[in-house]
Amino acid sequence: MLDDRKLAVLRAIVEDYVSTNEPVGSKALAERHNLKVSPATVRNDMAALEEEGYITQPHTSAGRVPTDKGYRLFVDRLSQIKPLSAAERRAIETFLAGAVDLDDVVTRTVRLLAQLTRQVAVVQYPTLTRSTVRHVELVPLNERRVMLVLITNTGRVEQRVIELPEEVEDTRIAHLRAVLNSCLDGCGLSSVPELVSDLPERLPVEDRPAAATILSVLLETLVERHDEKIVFAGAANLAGADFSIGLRDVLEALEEQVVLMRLLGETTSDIPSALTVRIGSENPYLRGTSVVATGYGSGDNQLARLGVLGPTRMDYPVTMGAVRAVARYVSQILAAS
Amino acid sequence: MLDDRKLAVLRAIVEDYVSTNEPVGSKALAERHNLKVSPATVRNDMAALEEEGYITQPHTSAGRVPTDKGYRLFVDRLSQIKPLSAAERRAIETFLAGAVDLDDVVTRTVRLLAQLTRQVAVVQYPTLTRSTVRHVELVPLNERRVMLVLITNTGRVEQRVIELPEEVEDTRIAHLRAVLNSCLDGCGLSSVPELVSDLPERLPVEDRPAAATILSVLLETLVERHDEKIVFAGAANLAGADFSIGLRDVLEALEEQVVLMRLLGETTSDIPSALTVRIGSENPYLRGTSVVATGYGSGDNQLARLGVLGPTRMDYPVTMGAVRAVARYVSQILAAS
DNA sequence: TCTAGCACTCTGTGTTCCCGAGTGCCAAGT
DNA sequence: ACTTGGCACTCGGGAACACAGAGTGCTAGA
Repeated sequence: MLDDRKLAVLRAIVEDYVSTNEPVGSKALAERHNLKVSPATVRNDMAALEEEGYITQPHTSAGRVPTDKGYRLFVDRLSQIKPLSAAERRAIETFLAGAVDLDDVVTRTVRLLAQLTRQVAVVQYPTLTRSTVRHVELVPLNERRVMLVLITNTGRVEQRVIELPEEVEDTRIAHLRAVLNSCLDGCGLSSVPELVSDLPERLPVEDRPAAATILSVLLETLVERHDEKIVFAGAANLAGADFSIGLRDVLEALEEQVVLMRLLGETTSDIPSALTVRIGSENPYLRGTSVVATGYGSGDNQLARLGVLGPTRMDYPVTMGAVRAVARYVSQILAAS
Repeated sequence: MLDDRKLAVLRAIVEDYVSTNEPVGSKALAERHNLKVSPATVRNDMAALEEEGYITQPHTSAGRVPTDKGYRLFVDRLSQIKPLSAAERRAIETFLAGAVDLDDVVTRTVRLLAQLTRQVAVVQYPTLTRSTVRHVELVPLNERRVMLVLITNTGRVEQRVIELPEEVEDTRIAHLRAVLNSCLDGCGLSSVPELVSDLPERLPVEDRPAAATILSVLLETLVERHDEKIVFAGAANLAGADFSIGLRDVLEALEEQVVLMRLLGETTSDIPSALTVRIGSENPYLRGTSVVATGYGSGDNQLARLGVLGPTRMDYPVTMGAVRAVARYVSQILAAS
């Protein structure tokens, strides 16, 4: 049904439409891409493509515009991910290398991605679950309060002020800290609940109430922050773009952690580092936009996801190239630190 | 030159224009506000106001619109800050009280303010300079690396991974930590450089290289992060509003920490908790927008600034009320924790 | 199966026209 | 001296209209 030439026509339509933002007609198409056939032939192919739902015309006697289905076919079969230039790679490398801590890595990453793609970039903070405990610190603030600080191997630091049920001497706190560290050091966060479950029993009975309080906060910290924090950058890039839905809706979605989370979504492939592309209506939470996302993290240790959000009419090959490259570099940086 | 009635006319123009977003004419004015005079009289007053530069007309034979100068007079002399309703106050209180740590306080504050004012809210993280040291922690990661964690009384936590010039035993690190804490605990951050200046001399000579490295990072942390971090929320509220400048410019400015910082600006008054209002062209960095800002923090301990940014045509009394109220509540919360 | 030609259908643009809101000014009234 | 009603004037914005241009679908011929 769709022979090679028809596919070539579809590809040409997508490319032209993306670059010009105007419905593309048969004549211009036959000229710009050297298809070796006449506009009339192209028209016939277009009619077939429209019949199949890959393209549509805004009104009778305007050019054709790709549908979501058309973009989908383009992404899946008609395009190749476009690698970044050497200059861009160098720029990424030096920019990310300058980061001083995890916050800084994430901030730089999201800005970089926004600038590179000229879209809105979205980065999820590395998930705690897959990280390991590097250190647990208990800092006595006064007789009844301690601050719990949890440091992970990704450089992430979580802190909570804990109100104790009774006064506890500093030396006992120190002891508890030592126990906690010997118990948890280097362990995956997901195994923490299990590891601490019988811990109170191994302590002197008088320490147990305080220990229980501290442990409950520790566990709470793990689940609460799990997957939660997401940042974005490049909202200014939305100013020019036109969405089928309102700009307001997009901006609102960006400020809703939950929606943002859903947009980045789960891996659709078995390979977590594969690129996920959701186009227009395929996207359940914000129709009219496209999302290109991927997991990042080194090898089997996938930490979180990042990606970009833009209008359906985006340059998919370039965007996919940028997302993939940034994910790789940030994975490297995190693995090294 | 400007008698009471002319001022009343100006006030009426501002109020009407803010609520309708349409140039206001003499007839509508005389009707809606019971000025007890005829449209013709109002017209005369308007001519005078225009002469003085308080209002202007977009084109001949359209209504009048306030100029920046007109808004300025309105804010300074013709309006009163509008307090929040009891329900709003309760909502603020419960919403802010739920915060678990400093990050959370700031995030909640900025969202709250955005929602309350239906503008873009901007909050600067509490400045380190005025805070005091609650605890310094040194966590050995391996023989050559330690993590420095600095905890302040505002609940802020700064961490850095430090590469040591030579291997240092854990016990020596522990000793250094003890020294640091006894030296710095409870001291203002601004006095830290002074306090640690002679510290290496009081250590065994073999510890000095490591100590010097650690101290230099500590000092760097203090200056680098000083005043730097600013967050915003409510960008979606920009979607409807029309600025004299491009929406894109505004969004870009919001993502530039430096510009944002300048926008929040310094206190213009001797009283740091006073409200600062910058209207349109008064605003050096982003003309066409207005900023309502104030310092927050308890009493003499001003920590940072917060405020909102919106179009020149905003409801100043309501906005000012919301900014002031939120600043007070967040100050309370921070003082309590 | 492709191509050329042709009639047809739209959109977008430019033009004209007109209505109405609003003004400025003047002369009369208080 | 200020206020008011009246009046002519200006200008923006919307409706009606025509028109050019781009693009299409269809049909007949290579």
